Amino acid sequence: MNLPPQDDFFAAPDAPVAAVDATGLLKNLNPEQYAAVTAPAEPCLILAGAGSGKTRVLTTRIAWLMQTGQVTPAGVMAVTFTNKASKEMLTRLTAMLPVNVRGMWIGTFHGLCNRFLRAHWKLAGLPQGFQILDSADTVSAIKRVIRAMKLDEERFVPKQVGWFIAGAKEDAKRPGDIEPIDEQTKTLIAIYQAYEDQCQREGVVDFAELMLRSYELMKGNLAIREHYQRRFQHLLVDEFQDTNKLQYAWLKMFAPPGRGQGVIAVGDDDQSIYAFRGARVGNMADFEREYRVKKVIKLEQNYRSFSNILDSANELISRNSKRLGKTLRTDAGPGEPVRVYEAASDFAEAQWLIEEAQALHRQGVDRKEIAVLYRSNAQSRVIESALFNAGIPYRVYGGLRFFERAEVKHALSYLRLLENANDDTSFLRVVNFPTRGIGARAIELLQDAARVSGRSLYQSVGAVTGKAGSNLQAFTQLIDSTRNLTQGLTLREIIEQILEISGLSEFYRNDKDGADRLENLGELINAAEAFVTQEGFGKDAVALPVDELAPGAISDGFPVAVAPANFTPDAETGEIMSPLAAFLTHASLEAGDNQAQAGQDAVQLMTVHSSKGLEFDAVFITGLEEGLFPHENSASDADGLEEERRLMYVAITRARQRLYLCFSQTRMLHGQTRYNVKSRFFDELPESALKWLTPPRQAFGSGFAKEYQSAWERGSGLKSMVGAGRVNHDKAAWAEPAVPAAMKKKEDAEHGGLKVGKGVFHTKFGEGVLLTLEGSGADARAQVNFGRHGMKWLALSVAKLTPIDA
DNA sequence: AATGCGATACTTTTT
DNA sequence: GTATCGCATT
Repeated sequence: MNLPPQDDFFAAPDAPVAAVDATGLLKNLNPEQYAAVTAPAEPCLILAGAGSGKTRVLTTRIAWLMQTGQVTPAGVMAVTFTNKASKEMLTRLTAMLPVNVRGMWIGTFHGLCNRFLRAHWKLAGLPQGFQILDSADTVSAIKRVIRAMKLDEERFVPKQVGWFIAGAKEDAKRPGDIEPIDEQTKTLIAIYQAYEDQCQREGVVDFAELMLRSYELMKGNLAIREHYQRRFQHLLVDEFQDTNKLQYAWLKMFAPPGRGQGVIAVGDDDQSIYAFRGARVGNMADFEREYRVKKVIKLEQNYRSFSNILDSANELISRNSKRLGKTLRTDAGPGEPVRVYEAASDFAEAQWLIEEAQALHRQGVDRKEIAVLYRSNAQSRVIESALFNAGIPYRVYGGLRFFERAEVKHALSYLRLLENANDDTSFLRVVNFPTRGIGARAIELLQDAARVSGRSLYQSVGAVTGKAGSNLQAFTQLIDSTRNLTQGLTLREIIEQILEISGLSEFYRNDKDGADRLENLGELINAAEAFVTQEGFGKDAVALPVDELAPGAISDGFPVAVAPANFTPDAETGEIMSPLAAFLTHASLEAGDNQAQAGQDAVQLMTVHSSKGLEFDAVFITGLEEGLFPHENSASDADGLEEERRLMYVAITRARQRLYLCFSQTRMLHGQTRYNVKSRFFDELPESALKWLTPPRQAFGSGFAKEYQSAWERGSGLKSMVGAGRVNHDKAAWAEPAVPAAMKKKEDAEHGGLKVGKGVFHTKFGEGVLLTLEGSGADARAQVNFGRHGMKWLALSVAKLTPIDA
């Protein structure tokens, strides 16, 4: 079995292996980076610290390999987790080396799986035009299964069943491979089986299925396996600490240990923050062992932050026990201290940080270079409203992405039905949207008919009689006629047609709040247009002849052919997709931007998780309180706490010049005020790198304003960043602890100097916050939040509680 | 078929 | 506090 004649399609690398670095690729690399870039073609583990030039190393490595003739573009596979990362890699690579990007396997795990399955759809047991379910689609598909099985949705919550199924798939387990240990599991397995049947019937796959199908095909087919193992001489995996069990197993199919390929795993165990979704940091150690890695390269030189910031990160993460071991260093000097601020309330915290941010902005820091990080999304509300009231532009990461918007999903569902009418998920989404007289009853009848015959809803429409039946038939006719009508049209025209014919555009035109949605539909057309251009589905594009492949060669999606606008996919090889099918795939695999008002100079708000991989001049880490960060759900077990610490490590290392840590005495959470203790992480940071803007462990008093003012002036050391600034403080915002009226009464209660809402000290539990005082005399009891020691009820006649802060 | 009400939960998230 | 969801009413 031979490789396809690659050289016809790609310029052969011209430089001999021994060529000197003519284009200066290796210039300005530090010794470790240099070692990583020029490492021999064998397994290699790179421990890449935050800000150590990891992406540069990866891309330079690929460029170097090609420039020195060690590999052709077709021989490289580079895997990332996010589309953003793979795009970044491609952009940087093409900037270094003029290379035909099309033949390279650079992409996300799921993107590459998709590519693989498109080429081998038949062997993988999939229909040629299979479509991909996003997580919302997956949950609703599971919900349909549970309903069809007449199971209790309270007991089998679709979302949780989804986790079960995804978890099983990530363990490479099919329904038959799972031990039916109890009744519950037995039913879950039955749901899994029914869901799988349903997906197969509808010709759809979920994200986990993309991985598992590819893995199974590789595992079960020697010819395919050998072909790809021979083809890819060099594999590079980014963010290796985030890989799950299946992804690692998948990788081993493409490059098994001992096969002699160059496999480079790049990761940072200290930045592993996705254990909750199946990531196994342990894969790094397993890789080192299983691939007999001779030398682990550590990238510890940091090019991002000053040493006060780095020292804080290092000191904090040194408390973790399970580490591969790595310490970041910098030549940048100490820089400014890490500033710590204690606020009376979440409101005051927000108020303070926007004033600080404004001061930074006045001193010339771009707003987009200021990030506000928080542990959980709920925390963004207060900050957002403070920013809004102050009229400061801001941008919140997270939330709905473009392709997840309802109107966009509706449009995509119509488009999917054009491709594959048996896609029941899409069918159900739009069969009665806009409404066309097909109610719940009609759908129920249709679903029964489909179930009995084992066919799709679309195929079962004829089985429903009466008015409901004719309405259903009108719908399928609408789909059929549009499919005929749009033959040979460009993607843009197809979308324009379906938006009108379906009545979607009409619906939103008549809806008084439909303007935004209409605009998004227009945006969808733009996205399609951009996609067509980018992918080269242009008018002049030519489908490369597939039959030119060497006889008996495995068609592996290489060469990737470019299809003209109205190209019909080849039924035999399947490696050429219609622009519509390709666009639908693109839409499922890449949910699009989730940031509002991109491009504007706005303060950046995001969770710590979504800040990973980003960097900013100034970073605020907010809500550093026990129970919040570290989060109470994670702090109980050692592994959970270590992950929280890594999360904090990630947060700290986002900052280039200025880092602020802040916390609040009180916070509104789940509709009630909580009294919090400062995060234990403060005890794990080097005292010398910190500057407390508020005196530690001291109550807010009248002398405080002055104290803070001078702290600000003293702290403005870096002239390049911030000169001597004067902050205009709204006293009311912080001078008074913001205790809600309802709490006021309680606060008046007093027992030997103890006050509700104030700090107390216990010899065993340490510092805490007094929440409630009840009873009197010998019965007097107090509820105290001791943070890491939890919430305690104490009998005052026994417990020694002393007030702190007086 | 659309609106409304009460019950419920609520860490982190990419593909 | 608020967003989402299922169910019931109009």
